[in-house]
Amino acid sequence: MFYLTTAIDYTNGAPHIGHAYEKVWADVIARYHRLRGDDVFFLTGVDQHGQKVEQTARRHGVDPREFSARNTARFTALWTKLGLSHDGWAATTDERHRRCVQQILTRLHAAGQLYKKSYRGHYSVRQEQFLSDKDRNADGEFGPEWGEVTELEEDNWYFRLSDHAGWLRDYFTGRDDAVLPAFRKAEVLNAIDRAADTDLCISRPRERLAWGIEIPFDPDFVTYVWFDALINYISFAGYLNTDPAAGLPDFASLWPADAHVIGKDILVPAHSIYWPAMLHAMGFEDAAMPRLLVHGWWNIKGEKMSKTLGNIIDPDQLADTFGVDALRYYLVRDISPGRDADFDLARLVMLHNTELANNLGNLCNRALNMAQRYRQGTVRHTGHDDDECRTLRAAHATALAAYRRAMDAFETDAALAALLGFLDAANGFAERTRPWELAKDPAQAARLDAVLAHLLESVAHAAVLISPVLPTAAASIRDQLGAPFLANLHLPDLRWGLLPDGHPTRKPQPVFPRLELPAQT
RNA sequence: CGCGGGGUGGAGCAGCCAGGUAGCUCGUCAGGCUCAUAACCUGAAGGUCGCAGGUUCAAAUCCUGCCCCCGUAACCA
Repeated sequence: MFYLTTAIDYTNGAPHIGHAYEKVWADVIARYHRLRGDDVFFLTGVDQHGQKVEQTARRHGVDPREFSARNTARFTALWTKLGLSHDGWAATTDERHRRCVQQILTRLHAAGQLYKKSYRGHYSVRQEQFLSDKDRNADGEFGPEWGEVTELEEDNWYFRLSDHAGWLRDYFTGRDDAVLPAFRKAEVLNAIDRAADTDLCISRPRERLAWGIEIPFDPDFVTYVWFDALINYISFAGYLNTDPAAGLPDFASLWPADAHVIGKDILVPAHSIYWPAMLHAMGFEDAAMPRLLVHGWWNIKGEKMSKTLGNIIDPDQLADTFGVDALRYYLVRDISPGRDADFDLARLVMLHNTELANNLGNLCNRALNMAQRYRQGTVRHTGHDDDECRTLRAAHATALAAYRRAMDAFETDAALAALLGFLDAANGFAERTRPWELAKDPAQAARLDAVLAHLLESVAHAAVLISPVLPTAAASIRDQLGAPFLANLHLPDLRWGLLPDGHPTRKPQPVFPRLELPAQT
């Protein structure tokens, strides 16, 4: 079973382009693995608890439950619009999740992994948080943004993170693919050394934070973020679940996750220190540790996207303006896995027009049009073969292998480049074989049939290979090819000859109408 | 000397981990074609791969030093 998760998004605001990128990328990976023929469980969701949601809700004069439900709806609406194909939905207010979290806390408490201690420090009443030295301004004072700052002493529950530091180092040193891409691992190893002597605070007193899951053995406290949000990866995979009616998957067949898709900002310390240490404390073996698949950020003109700069990109609006296909394609095409990239509308439009409209769309259009014009849309296998045809088939075999290799390595951009290379070969094939000339000479009838069959066959393969990225466009191409059965194929079925002799194709209609960049946005 | 990432033809990027004729897309220039969404195909110009050393038969790729840019510094989820 291929188990894929994303970070769960915090519901104190609206989704931005970074949220959309992570989910679309994960969706492409999930769809690719289904295409491979794997059993896939794709989990995504929302993190609804916590102080920020509680505070923001209060500011808006609504209940936190109501507030986070409202924001959750913005995420689910966007995911529906973008065509996400998740199998599970992780919402931290879910009762099944609460049960799992509390069982885990109870077990760890019994195992001596949790302890209570008191902490004394500077506390901002306005922000409802403790401050540390790095919150001090240049003068060494706490600035006015913190409001009144008092000395406060407070009890809390702690997780014995330091017990697991040695194991963490061994685990990450010993496993090559614990973090992908590989260049992200250096930071993790350095971070482990610094986390070694610090235990992790996992609670808040109820009077300070009520919007969370109650610590089962100490009801005056609520657990927050770490033993809440991170647990979603196993709670919604059925961990410790004994109720067959709960609607959760079978944990044993799912775990470990083949990939936790996360942003680089939450790699250290949350996902590479806290989370593996938590799993280790729960008794998970090294072989049962999830793999981390880390992505970079979309920057705006070289700058980080932020509310302060006012350069937030709204994916919902982009999808409406340019279409879901153009947006999905751009998000996984114009960024190198793990790296940052610059979000540029001109490039979104350019890539859609050149690679989708001119290359794929036009190949589809010209092939179907010639089939219609010269053969009433019928595919004919005459037995004719020649070097041009053999070369095209060889290009297909090469591209398919490169596509698989790249997709298996989560290199979506490279997989698309391989597909594009094949489309170039097919367009070049049409140019050299010149079916429009062959059609004028009855003696070339067999060759024309072969050329048209090869072009249509190329389009059929492209429709399958593009489907993880552009599910709706792929459906449209299948429809025009009159070949809905392509939707049921798996990669091993992708041999040359998908369209049988006598197969009827339909009239073409542009799948990717050209886009124009709005004059001023 | 906190940590991490980056600096490759006009623009945006890949290649670097596992050294071996510098690759892709766009743009520019010149041709060709006409089935097709003014799409498609061919060819050309354009790079001392941030700088300086070193290792090697061979370095964008490994090592050392330096310069510049970005992010982050961890109970702030």
